[in-house]
Amino acid sequence: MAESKAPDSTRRSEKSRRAIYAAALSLVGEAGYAKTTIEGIAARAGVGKQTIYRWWPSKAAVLLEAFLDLSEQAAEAAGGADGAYDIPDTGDLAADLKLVLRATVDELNDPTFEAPTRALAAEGIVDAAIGAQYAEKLLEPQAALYVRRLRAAQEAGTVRDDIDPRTAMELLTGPIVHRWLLRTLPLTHEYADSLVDYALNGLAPRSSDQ
Amino acid sequence: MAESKAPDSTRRSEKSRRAIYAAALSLVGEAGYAKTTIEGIAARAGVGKQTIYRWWPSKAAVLLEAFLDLSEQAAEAAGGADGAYDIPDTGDLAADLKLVLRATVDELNDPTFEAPTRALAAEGIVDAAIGAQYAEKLLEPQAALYVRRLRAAQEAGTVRDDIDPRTAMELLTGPIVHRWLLRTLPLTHEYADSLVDYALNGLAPRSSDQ
DNA sequence: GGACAACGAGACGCACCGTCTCGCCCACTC
DNA sequence: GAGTGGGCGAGACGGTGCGTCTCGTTGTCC
Repeated sequence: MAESKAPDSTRRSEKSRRAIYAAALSLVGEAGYAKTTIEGIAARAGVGKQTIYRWWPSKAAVLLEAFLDLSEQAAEAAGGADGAYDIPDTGDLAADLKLVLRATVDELNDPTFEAPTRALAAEGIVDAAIGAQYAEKLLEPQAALYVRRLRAAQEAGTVRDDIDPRTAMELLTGPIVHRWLLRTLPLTHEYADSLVDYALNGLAPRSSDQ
Repeated sequence: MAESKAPDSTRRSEKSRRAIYAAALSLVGEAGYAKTTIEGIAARAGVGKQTIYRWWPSKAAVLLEAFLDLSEQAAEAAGGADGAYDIPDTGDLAADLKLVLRATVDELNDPTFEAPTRALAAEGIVDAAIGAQYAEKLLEPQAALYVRRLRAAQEAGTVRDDIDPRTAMELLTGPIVHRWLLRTLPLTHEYADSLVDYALNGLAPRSSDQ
């Protein structure tokens, strides 16, 4: 019962890998995910189909890696060595959150990222394996930043101690993702600002208001 | 330039339509959306392929209609004549919202609905036409119920007047949909309850707390 | 300089696509 | 109650991409 698998990754061609990433991203951008085929990626990359099938289990996996690679490069270019940004802490929690949520809105509205992000989200919804990787590699790092900033706010007394930071984060980002995915209403900076205000102050009237 | 289209809908076979709905739903449930083919649906429904292509533009459109039909039947069975439920108004907004959010959580966790709902959500993310119909036919009616209940709360003084009910609704449902789609953490009644508490009272401390 | 595994290229059988052509059947017309 | 027309079930058809499989070729390590 010998496994016929296990290609030797030390012999892997870096050049082909990069060509496949570039071909996958450009094809998805031009023709859409559904019309992008593995044959097409191989042809544009100047690569044999087997080279793709040897290293990736599915079209979605190729695009996921290509997109992760793109994100890394973008983060490095914009944010320094390893792209490990951080949510600023100016002491004004509302302002800090609005800043980062506005940036998220801008990113979701950026046409360069739109096609592959939508395709990956859709694939992740149906295919749990892809979804888990997507969440772990892309979402989790960002979530950690929110949790860190919210913990600091708790220590500073601007957020109640009995709040779970993880749930609080989802209160802020959930509605944005929701609106983006379902395209119900436009995704604007004003919307992001409202969410921060609503989440921090609550929907119910404050005694100090009256 | 005569259109070759426009089949006569008065001659349409009701029996075939219902058989196609049933076949589509059962196949998606058994084999998953990706492995479900139009050929397969036609075969199981005992129907010619052309009958499907005559009335629907895509596999997703078939499933969407089949699912809408299923939802209508379920709503009629459970909720009386036309399924036009309403969010209760006991005067206790938090309790009312928790009730309906818990029901939403249960529905999302129901395996019968899971496969087709995920498939349609995924298709809607990529295909704007499907997404728009999905939002209009399934999401919008539910959203209207929230908006109504929140307006009543504003008149009763339990929600601030300057709150946009639509955004407030998304503050509650967005995180739930987000967690369900991305499978990051389990979707429980406790989570739903927390969301209501966080959203109503806000993350920031209330002066009455100290 | 020989061995070996990944490589580019593409042939292969298969499944499904979307279109088409058949009779068959049933409702409507005269 | 015969004739007509359009939807119907069935399935043939060419096209396309799938995933697997050989081919030589290339480049690296011993």
